[in-house]
Parts: sequence; structure tokens; C-alpha cells
Amino acid sequence: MNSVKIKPDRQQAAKSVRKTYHHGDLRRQLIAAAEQVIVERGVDGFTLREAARRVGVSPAAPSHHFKDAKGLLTEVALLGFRDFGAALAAADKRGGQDPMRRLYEQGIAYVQFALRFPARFQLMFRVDKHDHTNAEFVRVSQEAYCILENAIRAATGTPSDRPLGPDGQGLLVAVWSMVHGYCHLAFGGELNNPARGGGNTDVILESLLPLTLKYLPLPIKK
Amino acid sequence: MNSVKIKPDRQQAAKSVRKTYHHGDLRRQLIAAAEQVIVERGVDGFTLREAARRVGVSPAAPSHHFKDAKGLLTEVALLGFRDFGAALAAADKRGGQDPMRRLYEQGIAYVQFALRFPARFQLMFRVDKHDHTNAEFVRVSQEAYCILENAIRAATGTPSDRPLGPDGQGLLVAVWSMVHGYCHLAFGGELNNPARGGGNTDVILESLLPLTLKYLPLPIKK
DNA sequence: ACATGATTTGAACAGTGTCAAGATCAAGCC
DNA sequence: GGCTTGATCTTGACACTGTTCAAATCATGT
Repeated sequence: MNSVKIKPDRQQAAKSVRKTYHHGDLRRQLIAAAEQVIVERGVDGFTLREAARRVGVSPAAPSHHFKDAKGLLTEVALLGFRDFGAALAAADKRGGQDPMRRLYEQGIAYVQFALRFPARFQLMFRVDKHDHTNAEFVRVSQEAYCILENAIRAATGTPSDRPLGPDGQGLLVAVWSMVHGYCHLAFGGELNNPARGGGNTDVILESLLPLTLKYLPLPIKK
Repeated sequence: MNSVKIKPDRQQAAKSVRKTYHHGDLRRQLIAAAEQVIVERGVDGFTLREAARRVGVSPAAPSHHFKDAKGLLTEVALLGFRDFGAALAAADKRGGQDPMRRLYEQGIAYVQFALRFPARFQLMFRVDKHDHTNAEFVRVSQEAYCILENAIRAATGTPSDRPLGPDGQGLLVAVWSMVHGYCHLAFGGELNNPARGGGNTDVILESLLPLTLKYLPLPIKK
């Protein structure tokens, strides 16, 4: 887990009153506080001042470590994407050799991550809330994408030196859309109705998700 | 189209200076202005004061017609959902008797609406930005849902007096997830890469969408 | 003609992000 | 060692935001 840990070195506990004028570990703790805020209040409930308040620092202090609020959230999204990619990679490995099993495992992992860390996940895909042109962000998200693409390559028999054909592209987007949409429907409360096979997060993950992923697209056989 | 029209009766053009103390058509024009704002600035760029400004009224005026900002946006979302339901119904009809064709046409219409009116669509599904417990809203969104459900019933041979079985529930959520996710991927710019078969909105709608919906789930045959 | 109630305004309050100046300090250089 | 430089943080300010309250205005029914 890439949650930000404080090293018991020189910094203060968030609440404890700081003796020194300089904070010493502000950048790191701001990221941790920001994540905490979006977990509690949602991505839109985030406030730069609140994050500053939690680490006991003035509202203007963050500006020396991040360009602006978006800059801070970009770092949070970055950490999220690292974990996300790791979760997908682990799932892919669990899938073994069978391409369809790899895709299925990735799908499960995708949704599990999103529903276990909804704040992170929603931030990661909220283009307006972070700088999606950030070089490192592009790299990490690209990396996660490749995990999916590679499974699609295996499923369609496309070697890595050839571009994906139209069928492969369609399959990739279809699979991605399905799991991604499932997450958003869950966030919107659209899967909470027991009469529709839904319920709380447990039901959505344990019962409805397998029911849904039975319909995960298969590659078109030639 | 349920866009709000001004009746050339007693109200003012948004910009023109109003002579009378009372506005006369404030509620309607506020809704229209609000929609305009989210079209230009996105859902998160919406501001109650800006909407009031555009119809030439004080920041406190809207409170007499809507409980708060959320209340105004609820009305906008409501109009959106009416059009959305109408678009889905029309598509369903276009599908004729074949259940799979009905689902496919609905899918196309779903995504087309979302990408043609992204502001509306995103607002409609942003639970935090409007009052999703509003009775009329529940009614209208339920109505749209039923259009999908009925096609699923036809596809699975489930009469309307019986609840959908697990397979039907899974199929419904799978189809919904795929089209819904496709829209969100598009919003996030994930489908803009030509190397991945994407591009601008035209490409996404005309080229990539059919490629993707070729993988729209089929009902499981017993 | 008048009173009642619905609209609208103006001013205020508590929040927000961000900027410019100044205060404080760590660390390198003489 | 002492000094300077640059990084870090605070203070105070500005322009915004949503919402509330009392007062102003007016349409309408009596």
C-alpha cells in the first residue's frame, strides 16, 4: 500500500503543536492529510485550507511545495495509480496462462480497488481535479493500461510488435468500459437496490459482480 | 428537446436591463442559465451567483424559487433525464422486435446522448450535485431504467410479472455498465488516443463505438 | 383603495484559493 | 567561528463563493 507513512524522525504528529518554525516534513504530511480529507469528504469536499489545518500549518504554506490545490491532488492521484497498477498486475498474474482468466481477474481487481478506495479511484479519473499532463502521472497510468492491453494481446493473439487490430481495440474498450462503468454505477448508488440484485458494498462485490462479469466480452473467433 | 425556452411574454432577455422590480420569469430563466453555465464551465464550474448574474438578478433571488444551489441543479437534471428517457425510448422503438437490436440501439443512443450533452449527462449521474431523492427525479429516472429492463426481459424471456432472474440481472448490469463506462472513459479523455482506435468525439461515436458494441453481452442460452 | 403575500434587493457572515511581504531558520561559504 | 543566501512558513489581503436576514417593491384579491 502506498499510503503515506510518517517517518518518526523530525516531523510532528498532525495535531500536536509544532515547536519549530519550520515543519520539516510538510510535503509528505500534506499528501497524507489530503488523502484523508477526500476519504472523509469526497473528492469535491476537499479543501486546501483543511489539509493545511490538519497538519497545523498556515493556508499559504502548501504553496511552497505544490503549485496549487491541483498540484497536491496530483500527488495523491499518483500514489493511487501506483497501487492500482500493482493490484492489476497481481491479478493478471493470478490469471495464469489463460487470457480470459487474466481478463476476469483484472476485472475483479479493478472493481475491488475502486470500491475499497473510492476516494482515490474517483480522484484518479477526475481529470479536472489533478494535472493529468504530469509526466510521472502519464507514465504510471500508461503502465496500468499496458497490463490490460497485454491481456488483450494474449486473448487476440496479437504480438507485442504489432498494433492491436480493430477487433482487439473494440474488445479492450468493451472490457474496460464494463468494469469502469460498473464502478461508476456503484458510486452513483445505482447498484444498491436489492430488487435489482444489488445491495451494500459487500453484495455489489461478492454477489452482483460475478453475476455481471459472466458477461465479460469474449474475443471474436475468426 | 427539453431545453428551456423563454416565452416572449413578460420576461427580459438575460442581458437586457430589467425595468420592473419583479422579474416575472425568474424560475424558468434560472434553470436555463444554470444549464448554460454547466455547458460552458462543467458541472463543477457551476456557480449560483453566476446563474443569477446572467439573468440580471441579485445573488439572493434564486433562494425564493429553489431551496439552494442543489435545488436548482435538480431541476436541470430533471429536464435532462426526461430527454434522456425519450432518446432511449425512441432507440428502443427503432430496434423493432429483436431484443438484441433493441439493446444495441439503446446503447448507441445512451452514448450519443451522453457525448452530445456531456454537461447534462454528468450532472444527471452526479448524486452529490442534485437531490436524487426528489420524487419527480426518482420517477423519471426509474422510467428510463424500465426501458432498459424491458429489453432485458425480452432478451431473457422474462414476463413482466416475474422478477428478473440472476442471469437477467447480470446481463442488465453488464450492458448498462458497458455503455455507462464508455461514456465516462470518453469524458476522462481515455478514448482520445488515435493509436488506441480513438480520437475526437466524432471518431468515438462513429468508429470506436460500433467496434466496442460488437461486444455487447448476449443473453446466456440455456 | 387597501392589505396581504410573493419577489427581489442589499448587506452581512463564514468560508474558499491564491498572492505578496515579511519573519524565521538551515546550511553552505568565507 | 560568523555571515549570507535561499528555502520555508506566517500574516494579511483580495476576490470569490453560498446562504441568511431585514427591508424594499410590487401584483393581486378583497
